[in-house]
Amino acid sequence: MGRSPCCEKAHTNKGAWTKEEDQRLIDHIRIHGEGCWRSLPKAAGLFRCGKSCRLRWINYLRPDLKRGNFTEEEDEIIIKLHSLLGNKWSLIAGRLPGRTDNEIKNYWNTHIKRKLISRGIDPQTHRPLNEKNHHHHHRCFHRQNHPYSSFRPKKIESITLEENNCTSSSMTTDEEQQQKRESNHDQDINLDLTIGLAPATKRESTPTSSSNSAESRLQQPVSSSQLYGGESTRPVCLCWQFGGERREMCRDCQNQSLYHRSYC
DNA sequence: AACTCGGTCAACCGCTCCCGC
DNA sequence: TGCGGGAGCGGTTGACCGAGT
Repeated sequence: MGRSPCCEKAHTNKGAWTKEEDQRLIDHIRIHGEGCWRSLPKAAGLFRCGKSCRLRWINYLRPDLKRGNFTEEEDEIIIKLHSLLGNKWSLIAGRLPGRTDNEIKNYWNTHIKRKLISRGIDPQTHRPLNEKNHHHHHRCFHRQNHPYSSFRPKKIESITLEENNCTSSSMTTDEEQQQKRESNHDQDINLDLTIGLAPATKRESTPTSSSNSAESRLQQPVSSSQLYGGESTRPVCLCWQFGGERREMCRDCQNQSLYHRSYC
């Protein structure tokens, strides 16, 4: 048994892309749009795996990509979001228009980790490095217990995460709150992360270049299955509000009265 | 000039999720 | 309801490059 391979490995190129391959891919997507990655290589005359084409397009060729160094503000946003979401690079990327998950992941591993360590903060837990008494419950969305990774409830209804006022049942003491404030020190970004109910929508059923833009991804409802591993029963929308730029709910959530149940 | 080493980042791999049949 | 295939995601790899010796 076993899965069929995603492509005919014997006849596919690997490694760095050539300019000609890039151009073929760009031309093809310009005409036909994104999607059908499996069949795209053949249609575009590329000897590449579909996955490779997709990655090349998303991480390098997409016209809406922002190249260049990360700003200080972007750094802080990434740190904040990572403290909430853990290594959910695609979700973090969704909050940074023009940046890709791969780019952010690399940037995290090469720059931000060191930056946090130099601040005396553990990049995984976002707690002070010298802290001896490690609780298994720390930040609301620390990797070990945030709902996007190992903690996968069968079903969620509606979630509100307010970083500045975390209502974690395990984050109860003044001491812990104080530690949390210290670990945030100069980060005064207002980061309210809200997960609410949204009407069921098909996940990127008709992918287009616009539907994959970072901004549209933010507006796009994220199903709970995407977040929790496929066992939940209702789609969930992520409304992210922070930095004073996006205080409004998305259209889907505005249509829902079910909202704001404290979580974490 | 040659070599080593560490940092960076594009690309690959393997797994999971979701949808359609 | 179960299965297979397509797509997406996160972790890892390895080529490349510049700084240091």
